[in-house]
Amino acid sequence: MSYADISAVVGIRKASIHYHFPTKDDLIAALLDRYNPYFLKLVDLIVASPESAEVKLRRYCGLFEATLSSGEQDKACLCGMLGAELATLKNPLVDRVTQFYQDNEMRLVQILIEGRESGVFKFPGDINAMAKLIFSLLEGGILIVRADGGINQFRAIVEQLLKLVKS
Amino acid sequence: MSYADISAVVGIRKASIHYHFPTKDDLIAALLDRYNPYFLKLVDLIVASPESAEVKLRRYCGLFEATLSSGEQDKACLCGMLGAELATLKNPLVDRVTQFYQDNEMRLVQILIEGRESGVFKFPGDINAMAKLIFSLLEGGILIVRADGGINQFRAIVEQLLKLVKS
DNA sequence: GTCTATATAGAGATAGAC
DNA sequence: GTCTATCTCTATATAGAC
Repeated sequence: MSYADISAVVGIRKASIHYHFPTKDDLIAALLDRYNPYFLKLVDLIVASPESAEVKLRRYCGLFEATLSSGEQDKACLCGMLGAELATLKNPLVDRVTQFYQDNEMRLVQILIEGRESGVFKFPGDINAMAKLIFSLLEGGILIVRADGGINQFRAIVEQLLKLVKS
Repeated sequence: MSYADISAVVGIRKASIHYHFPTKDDLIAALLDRYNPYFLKLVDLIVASPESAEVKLRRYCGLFEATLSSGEQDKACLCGMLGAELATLKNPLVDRVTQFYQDNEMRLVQILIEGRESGVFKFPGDINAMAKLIFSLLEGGILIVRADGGINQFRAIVEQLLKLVKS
């Protein structure tokens, strides 16, 4: 994602972009500050909905599937891709990525607790570990299936996850 | 990983590297052609070992954990990181990454079949989906935990996976 | 095989006019 | 706010001497 790429899309010259976002890190930070709360708000709507925990988990996974299938070619989660280059990111960005992971896992924990209490989820083990497992799975899956299988494989993984959670 | 980085490590000048690997893609391809068979050979040793399927799966996950904790700072799977930039890779490299994913999933399928037949694995659902789920989980986890939790969290995820597989 | 020197292209960023 | 022009830096890659 270079200034040239952005310029071509937004219709102003490269240099003009620096008026709005002085540095590249400013730009990416602004991107995360808009996207992450937007995504988390969608998650909150799911968590707060009157659906069963199973439906909530399915819809949560659906958010990743929607990301994957939006646009002409397969896309992935921005924070997932940034995660791959964490080692080269500077701190204000690392913090945002880390926070996004934690915010997602927190909400997954809520869904899992609810599912266990209502009896629809019967998985063994620790809820926090399970939340991290699910989030890793979704972030990894969204990257992996772009190479092999695409959205159908992603759906298959999600279905398999639900079987595991329910048994 | 620039030619300058490599030059600093191997002790010859940037230009000299081009004698061995004309282009960057040649270099990365050579890297994958050496690393991927090496990794898969380790996996084959595990698959062929006389251990139980549970131990095999645990040791397979251990290969990823070893990658994570080798070196001074957290590392990830080369193909996992290349997966994040699949869209910008050229075909000879995309093919190698895809093949690596498939080769891993094939071997996971073997372990899962064995575990089910011997009765140590009791997970529901499709074996192929389960293999893809596990591989996505490991590739995702190795990236995610670098931001939050590190190797301890990775271990927690693996333990949780084993509980799911056995129940 | 490795070197110095250089070519070429692209990146992020700045200056100053309008 | 956006423009043109330019700067600096880094990256991959090439030429030719040794």
